[in-house]
Amino acid sequence: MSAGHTGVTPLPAPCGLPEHPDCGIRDVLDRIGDRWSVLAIVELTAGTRRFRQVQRGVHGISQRMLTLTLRRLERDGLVLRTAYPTVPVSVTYELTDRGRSLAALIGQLADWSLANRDGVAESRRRYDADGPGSGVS
Amino acid sequence: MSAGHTGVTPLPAPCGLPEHPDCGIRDVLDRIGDRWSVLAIVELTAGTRRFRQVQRGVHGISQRMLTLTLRRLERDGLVLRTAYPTVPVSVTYELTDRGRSLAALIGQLADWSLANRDGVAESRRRYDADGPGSGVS
DNA sequence: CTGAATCCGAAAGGATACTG
DNA sequence: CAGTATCCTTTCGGATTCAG
Repeated sequence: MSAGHTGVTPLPAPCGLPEHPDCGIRDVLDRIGDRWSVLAIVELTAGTRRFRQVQRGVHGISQRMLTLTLRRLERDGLVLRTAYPTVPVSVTYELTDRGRSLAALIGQLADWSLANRDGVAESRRRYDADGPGSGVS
Repeated sequence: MSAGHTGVTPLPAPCGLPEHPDCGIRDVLDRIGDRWSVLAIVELTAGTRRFRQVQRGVHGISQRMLTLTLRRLERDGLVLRTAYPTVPVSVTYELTDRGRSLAALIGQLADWSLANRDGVAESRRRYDADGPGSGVS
């Protein structure tokens, strides 16, 4: 290293354009970001499901949030919604090809989560115990 | 399919335990979920940076949010914080091994975002134009 | 420079009730 | 069943101010 006493690497921007918003990661993030989208996608990874099925599968989600979440996913072309004009209405949801490609990545996140959950929990315990004031100083 | 007229697959839970919260995906999500964590990680992927450097790199983030974000990442063992008792205090942040492993996945999300941003934009345009009422019915 | 603390508006999200 | 609409609480997050 040669950037001073702290050894800070002088790299510019991580994406190319310094003035650019942020590569466009925000687009995914806004979809991954909310509490429910990812869970809904995971649920639909299993296959086509009806509204109530998704709700039971995700759980914790309210009717309202499920509706909003599915609407957004549909709008982004990640989920396909199909309504059947049966007597009690029936609607099914399924991932589109685009949705499945994203679901694959989400699956990796889930795997990472499982693989690191213990380590993260341990880190948190230590942090909360020793406190933030245990660094170099 | 053999689950009725709608062709819904009868798979149970996507993760194993139906009563379980959700596999533990929530742990990652809570870290991926907020607007800033991911951006901060991306910024640190470039290397060790000081507080202000990260702030300039992420941009849009307020001092307050950067502090909170970095604190949480540190608590989870994703980021290592080092303080140097120089005259004007100097603090550096860098990804830990765990942080880098997550950063790799985030990089994939960024790639996906770039590859699909046009398609998503197009889907949104069509959805907003035709309206949600263009499904089977 | 790096942060902590306070204030406050905006937005997310839950609960509930009602509809086709 | 599959929503929609309303209310209301919680959280997020920006701006500002103060401190080591």
